[in-house]
This record gives sequence, C-alpha cells and structure tokens, in this order.
Amino acid sequence: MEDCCEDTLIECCDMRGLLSFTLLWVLSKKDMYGQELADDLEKRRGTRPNPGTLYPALSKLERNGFVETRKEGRKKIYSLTEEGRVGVVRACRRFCRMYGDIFEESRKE
Amino acid sequence: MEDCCEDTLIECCDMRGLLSFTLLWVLSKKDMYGQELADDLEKRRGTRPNPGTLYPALSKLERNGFVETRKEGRKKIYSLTEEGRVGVVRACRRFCRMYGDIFEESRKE
DNA sequence: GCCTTATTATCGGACATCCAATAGATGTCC
DNA sequence: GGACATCTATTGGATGTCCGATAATAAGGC
Repeated sequence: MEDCCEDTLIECCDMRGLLSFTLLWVLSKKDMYGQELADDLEKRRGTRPNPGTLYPALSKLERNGFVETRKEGRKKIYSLTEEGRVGVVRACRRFCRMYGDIFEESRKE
Repeated sequence: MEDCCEDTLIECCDMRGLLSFTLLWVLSKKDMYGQELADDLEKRRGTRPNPGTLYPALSKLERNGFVETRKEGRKKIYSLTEEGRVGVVRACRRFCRMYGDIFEESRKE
C-alpha cells in the first residue's frame, strides 16, 4: 500500500506510448468529445493529457480513416468508423499477445 | 481467425512504447543476455527489436540503477537490481490500472 | 453587444521508440 | 593463425508521445 503509485508517475522506466491505441479502445465503448476523452485518460494514467498531445493524435486517427467527427454545439464528437472498429479488434489481439502474461500474473495478487 | 495479425504489424494505430517497461518485466522472470531479450520481444511483438533500439534502452536502465550486468564468455548478462525489482512492481500496478479493462474484456472471448 | 467560460486547436521543444546500416569484440572451428 | 559466427554496440534519421504556453472558436449570461 505504501508504495502504491496511485497518482504519481512511474520513475523507473518510461511508460509513454499506446495513446492512439487507447483512444481507439475508449471510443469503441462510447462516442466522446475531446474533453471527455481527456477525462478518461486522466483516470487511467493519473495525469491529464495535454491538448498538444491529444488533438494531434485524434487528427491523425481521423486522417487515417479510423475515426470520424460530428459537431454538437461547441463540442466535436469523435466516433469510430467501420474501419476503426475492425482495427481496434486486431489491435487488442496484438496487445494481449504482447502483454497478456503481465496481466495474468498481476491478477493473482 | 482470418484477420488475425499473428506476425504482421498493426496498421491502424501506432503501438510503440513501453519497451523499457517490458524489458524490466522480462528480466524480473530471468536474467538474460541481449539476444535472449531480443528473442523474447520478437515472440511478443512479431518483430525483432533492432540493436539500435534495444541496447540504448538497456544502457539507460543500467545507468539509472534498475539493471546491472556481468560478463559470461562473449555474453553480457542483464539482471535487475533491488531497485529494479521494486520499480517493476510499481510499474506493473500502474500498467494494470491503465489497461486492465482492455484485458478483462478480451479474456471473455 | 460584451464578458466569461468551455472546447478545440497549434507551436516548439524534449525524449523514447523504432528502423537500416555498420562496426567492434569475442568465442569456435578448421 | 585465420575464417566464421555470435554478440554487443553505435550512428543517423523518422515518428509518436509528452509537456508548457498560447491561440481560436463558439455557447451562455448579463
């Protein structure tokens, strides 16, 4: 408990990465606008992603055809395209093959 | 099955990242030399990490005190320090908080 | 209309991860 | 000793993820 890093950053190794994958995953559950996505990421990581990180990643996903957007008032709602839905399933499979054992072991404790 | 990406790279989103975390995790199971670590990563990801990726990451972990080395013949064996063991436990906790739900759902299928 | 606020967005810089290509160092085998 | 294979390592360049700071846009309240 005492060395539980609830809201702190890991200092032993860099844990950056997988932002676009995480965004696809979150969007596969529910359409969201930017700040909602930022809320979700903040809950996961403990820190809120900077707009300079989040929006370019979303733009790239849209440019590549995995995400589409619509406007609702001042909000811009992001949702997966059909291609995005196919892609996220494949990406999850790859993710599990890469890191599944880490989770299996951590579940036991 | 047909869209299973056994040995191909994911094309829908970038899945780089977490190399140093993965190295710490693998080393927490067994001391290894460089090429052994490369074998393990190849099995996980489908592609072999380039030496220009692997060795700088290991050097940084050693420089930061999480990994130490000894020579055995032409091999250089990497192992975790005590600090590395503490760090990897914390990092795993963080990792599970970030991505646990993805695994939980994928386990069901 | 004007101010406030929420939301989207860009810029510049730092760094980790990735690659291809190449080099150095050390065992092994003939 | 010399050729070969194995293992460690570096260089240089591309890209994604991260930040702080700042800007642009648009809805709502007065």
